[in-house]
Amino acid sequence: MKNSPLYKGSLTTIIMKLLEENGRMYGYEITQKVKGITQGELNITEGALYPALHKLEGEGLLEAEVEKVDNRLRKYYKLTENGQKETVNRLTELENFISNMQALVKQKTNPDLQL
Amino acid sequence: MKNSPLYKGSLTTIIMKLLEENGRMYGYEITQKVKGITQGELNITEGALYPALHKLEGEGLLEAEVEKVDNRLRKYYKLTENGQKETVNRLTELENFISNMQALVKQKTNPDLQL
DNA sequence: ATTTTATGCATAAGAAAATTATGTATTATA
DNA sequence: TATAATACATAATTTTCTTATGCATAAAAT
Repeated sequence: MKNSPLYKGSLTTIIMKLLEENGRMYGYEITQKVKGITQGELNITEGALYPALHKLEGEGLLEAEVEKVDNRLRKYYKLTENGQKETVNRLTELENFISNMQALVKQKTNPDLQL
Repeated sequence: MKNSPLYKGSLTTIIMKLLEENGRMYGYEITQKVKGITQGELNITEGALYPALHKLEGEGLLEAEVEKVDNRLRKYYKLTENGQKETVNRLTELENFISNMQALVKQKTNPDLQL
C-alpha cells in the first residue's frame, strides 16, 4: 500500500471524516491517525495533506486556529457547518464508490478460461 | 458517482481484472461491462480508457489484436503472462486499499462531541 | 430523408491530485 | 552530536483524470 496511487481523490473525504469523529485535529495528528487506523499501510504525505487542508479551508468547509503547544505551532482544523453537511455527502459517495469497486473486483476468476 | 474523482488510480486494475475474467475484451466492451456491473454508476470515459490501455500495452501487461466485426474495427486486448502475474498483485493491493478505506470510514460518528 | 444515437477507436488541452524534494524550526532520542 | 520525531509549508514534476474534438459505420428516431 505504500506509494499506492489508489487513494487518489479520497484524501479530502478521509480528512473530513476524521474531523467529524474527533472534533478538531491538526495536520500531523491526521497523518498519525491514518497511519494508526490502517496499521501503517496508508501514509499521507505532507505534500498531499497540507494543500488538501488549505483547499478545504478555502472552500469554507474547514476553519483553522493556530495554537502553540510545547513551544511548537499547531494548526487545528475543524469542520464548519457547511463542512459538516458536505461530509455526509462525501461519505455517501465514498461508500458508494467502495461498493462499486467491490462489485467490480469480487467476481471470481474463471479458471476454465482458455487464454 | 458520475464524474466522481474517486476512482483515480484504480482504472488499470479494473481493466486487468475484467480481462482476467473474460479472457479478451475490446475497449468499448470494457466501458459497457463496467457500466453494467455498477448499474450505470461508474462510466469509464474514452479519454481515460484508451490511454490506459495503451499504457498497459506499452508496459507489456496487455497485448492487442485488431479484428473487423460487422464492418467495424475492434481492438481486442488480453493479458500477457506478465500481465496475469501483475493482476494478482494489483488486485491484492486494491482489496487492501478497500479494506483500509473501510477502516477509515466505518468508525461511527461521535454524537456527544461538542463542536 | 435526415438527424441523432450507438458502436468503435484515437488524441490533445487542460485540470486535479498526487509524489518527491526542499525549506524552516523545535524537541527528543540514539 | 547526529538522527529521528514533531510541525508547518511550498515548488517542481508526474500521473491520471475530464472535456473536447476528430474520424468512421450502423441503427434508430424524427
